[in-house]
Amino acid sequence: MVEGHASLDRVFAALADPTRRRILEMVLPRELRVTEIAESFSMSLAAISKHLQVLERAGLLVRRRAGRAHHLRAKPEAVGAAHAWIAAYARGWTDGFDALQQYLDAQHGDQRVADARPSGGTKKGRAHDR
Amino acid sequence: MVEGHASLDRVFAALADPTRRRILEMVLPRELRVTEIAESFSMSLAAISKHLQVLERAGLLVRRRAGRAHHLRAKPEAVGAAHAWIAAYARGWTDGFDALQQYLDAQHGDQRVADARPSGGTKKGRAHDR
DNA sequence: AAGTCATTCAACCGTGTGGTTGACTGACGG
DNA sequence: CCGTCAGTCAACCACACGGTTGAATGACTT
Repeated sequence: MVEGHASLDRVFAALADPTRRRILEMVLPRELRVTEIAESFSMSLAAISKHLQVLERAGLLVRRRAGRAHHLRAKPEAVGAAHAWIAAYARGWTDGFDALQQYLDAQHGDQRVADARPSGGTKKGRAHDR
Repeated sequence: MVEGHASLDRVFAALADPTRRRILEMVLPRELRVTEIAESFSMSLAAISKHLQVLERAGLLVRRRAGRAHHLRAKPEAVGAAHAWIAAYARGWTDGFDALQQYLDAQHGDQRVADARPSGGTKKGRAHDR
């Protein structure tokens, strides 16, 4: 564990695509299969499949294979770190940027995100570079 | 006006790079010049310049030209939309995903993002796809 | 066993990204 | 004016991304 900000990178990158955000929104309330998801978009199944892989690698989705069907479920706790970063950053502006500093210090020393990510999940730590 | 979630795309994409996040963190407390920023990194000035452009296009930074020096200032309000999206998403999970739906409805009908971008710039609204 | 449904894989294409170097522009300092 | 300092621009490179199509895999149906 303590995986570094690579996870943060992957989550933000995953979130940077509107198709993927829509997928997440769809999948949040209830598990869906790949084709069910794909029906809402005007692109090939393969393209959706790739998006799902990106989301999965970012930890935002989990896949449950049931026979030939793949059921995708959101793992919203995975946004924890990203949410924490943004919150700390925004707070840094509201509160006079001490909050950010604290967040960063916490990140640096060991990890103790000032946010919520109840059910286990991606923690942080310190690696370097990309 | 009413430009769509492209801004959200750009903010998330900008945030997906550790170098850029570090730049934001540096620039939040106080205005810095390009070379001052670049000193903290082991890459060329030109590379930093590009990162700054990305951040600027995302609305996360503003540039104040003072003679030959460019002073960069953070515009943390620009994370508003991104923060709102994540918060709504996370709440959708905590609260039973009604919050997300409401957020999405609000976005859809017209726009009333809990964002702020006073000094004219990238607006929002509705376009489609990427 | 044959067929078909669900999904991924592989190859390919065009475009964007993150980085480099070297040339350019513009403002200061003599 | 001349040099130099601050920063961008342009060309280039390698690689990742978002999409396509067509073939491959695997699990149900008959």
